[in-house]
Amino acid sequence: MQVTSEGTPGRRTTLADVAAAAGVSRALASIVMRGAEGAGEATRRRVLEVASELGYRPDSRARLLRSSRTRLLGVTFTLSEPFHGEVVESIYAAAEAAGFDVTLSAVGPRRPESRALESLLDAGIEAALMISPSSAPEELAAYARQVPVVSLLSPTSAEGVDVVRSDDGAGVRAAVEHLVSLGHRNIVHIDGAGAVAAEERSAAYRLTMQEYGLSANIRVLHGGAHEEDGLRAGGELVAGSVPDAVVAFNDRCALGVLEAVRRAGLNVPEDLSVAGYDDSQLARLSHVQLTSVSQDAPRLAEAAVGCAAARLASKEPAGLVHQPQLVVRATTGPAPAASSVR
Amino acid sequence: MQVTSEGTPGRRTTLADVAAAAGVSRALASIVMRGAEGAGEATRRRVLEVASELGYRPDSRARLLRSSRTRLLGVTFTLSEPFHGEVVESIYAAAEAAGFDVTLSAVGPRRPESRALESLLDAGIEAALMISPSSAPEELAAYARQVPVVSLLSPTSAEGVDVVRSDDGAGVRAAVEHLVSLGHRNIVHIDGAGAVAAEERSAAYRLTMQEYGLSANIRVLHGGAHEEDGLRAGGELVAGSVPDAVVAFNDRCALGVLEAVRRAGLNVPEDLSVAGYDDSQLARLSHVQLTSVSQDAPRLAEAAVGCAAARLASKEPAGLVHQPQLVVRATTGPAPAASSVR
DNA sequence: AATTGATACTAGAACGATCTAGACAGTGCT
DNA sequence: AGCACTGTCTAGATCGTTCTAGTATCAATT
Repeated sequence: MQVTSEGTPGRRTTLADVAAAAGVSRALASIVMRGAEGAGEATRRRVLEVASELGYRPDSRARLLRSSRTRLLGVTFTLSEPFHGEVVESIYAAAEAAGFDVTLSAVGPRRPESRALESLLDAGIEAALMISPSSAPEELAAYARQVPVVSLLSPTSAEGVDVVRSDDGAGVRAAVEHLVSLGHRNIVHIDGAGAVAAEERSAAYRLTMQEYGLSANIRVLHGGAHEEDGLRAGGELVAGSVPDAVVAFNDRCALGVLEAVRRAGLNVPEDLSVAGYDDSQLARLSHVQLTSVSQDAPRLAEAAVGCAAARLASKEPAGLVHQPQLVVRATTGPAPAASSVR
Repeated sequence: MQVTSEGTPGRRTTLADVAAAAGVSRALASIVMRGAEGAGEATRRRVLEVASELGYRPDSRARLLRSSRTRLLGVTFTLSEPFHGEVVESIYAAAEAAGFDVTLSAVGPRRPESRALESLLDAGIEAALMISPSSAPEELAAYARQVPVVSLLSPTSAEGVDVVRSDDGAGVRAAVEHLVSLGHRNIVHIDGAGAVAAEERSAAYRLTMQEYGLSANIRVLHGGAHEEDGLRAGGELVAGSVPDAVVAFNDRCALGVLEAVRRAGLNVPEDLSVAGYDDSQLARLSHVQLTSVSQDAPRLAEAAVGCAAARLASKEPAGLVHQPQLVVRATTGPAPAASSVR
């Protein structure tokens, strides 16, 4: 199997090697490699051939060091959030299309967001995309003074920070309307308990209920962003008077609710409908089939990258709020007859 | 809106600035900043003070470019695998303790492992930690010729690649023994269906069953690494003669099995015990409480980092196979009386 | 007093790329 | 012939560090 020569073991082939082998100057080789104009067709081909022959790979460190435009985007995300993963994946695609490189930095219980961002700054990023940032607005604003910062998914009051997200109000509204159209009246909301965007979702729930003349049925339970929270809230729910339907803060919370409901011996959606938020992979699992509000990760990622690009070009970014879409699956169904009659 | 002073807007403070302000040479400032010896106590303090005053942050690109020892570890992982996330988190901690920086590169449906690794190489990593690598052995071997490569979690036949993992055989054995000790006899294994490490786990299942004189009860179902696979296999299971217990390939698969079992109206662990593998966060969720084999992510991460460090120091790495531990939770219990009698 | 040997410090060359300014040849125009 | 212009190409500076080789300074040893 023998892996060709590959030159001296330790040394990596540099642009100078390529230039020498092709009989041109380093500068010209550089022009060819980065596809700039100012090189003859014949030499261009020759240099490229020599480069691939020598297995040349540009050293991004050196490149970044010299050129002020690093074309490098930094992304912070939370490891334990499945939906963040989906967004990251989409960011890779969107960034590549826009000619950016991407470097990741994870946030976790042992690794605060501040450290994650600092390591990105050290790496020389041109702009930062922060997925559901948890830092205080002043901190975010401080970062934004160094590089353009885009907050993905969650709104923030931080000055100088762009926000790309979906219209959470519209998403919750769609979920409630869907349930109402199925004949549900007693629709409970399990909130995000202080999580980012939780307030907006609760407010939209209340407002939509009002609009449909269901003010009397408004009921908000203290929930949270994780399965545990949903389980707890769901437990409270089934212990009291069981409603027709539940709109949970997010998918993970909804899963907890589902579990609590099943434990109580109720069937979904026959006895109770449940809707989540995020349309994460969790929701799509064949044994879950959770009705959920889709945030359209690819579109959001594209918008975020576009926003960063616009800032770097000193333009005003546009199209930062997207309309989410309700994806109806198996956890919502017609209201039980008894209930719609009341 | 006014963007505070912070010196010249675009320019970032450099080591030369610090040196000038402190009245020393760049070289000396460099010595102080990286804590090398060869600087007087008084000057050291002065330089450090000036540095923090100017808000100096070393430019890692320039640093990496110059010094051959970049102290940078690259990690490839799969976004959609929760357990990978846990390992990544632990790697951050272990790397920091060992004086390494970490840069991540994600693998996903749209982003092959080869690209993930190449981007790491471009970033100038000194060694690569690949979590459950999916590349062909020849490819891995080719990477290993450029930098030390450690395969985490899954074994590989690739030449020159170190493997850090837990003893999967011992893990499965522990699970089976646990079930046997609870009185179970009809223990079914749902395998990984070609996933890495699947063979080893199946083999250990067969062997352990034999050792306990249960050869006649050996039964292996075609499974997989995801919830869907477990659901399908679980469906087959409950359609035929229901066993006492199930050892699933991993936690996600086990979750699918649980779902299938519940749909069939059976109770866990009263009617059927289920054990998973990975002890992922999924297993620990309060509504799941899955008995599972723990791979001890922190220890594995530490070993992997240690292994890479050893290779970089041209030493032989040690302690690469760890003993997993069974974590007993709520999904396994005593065998139903009827069954133990047969 | 001369040699050694630390210790504290510095000038200048790397690292591998990009960028600036300009050289050189060939063409077209007056 | 002289000039401006265009398209290729090159020498050398430059990015912000680290590293090498060496220079002072001063105390301790011979």
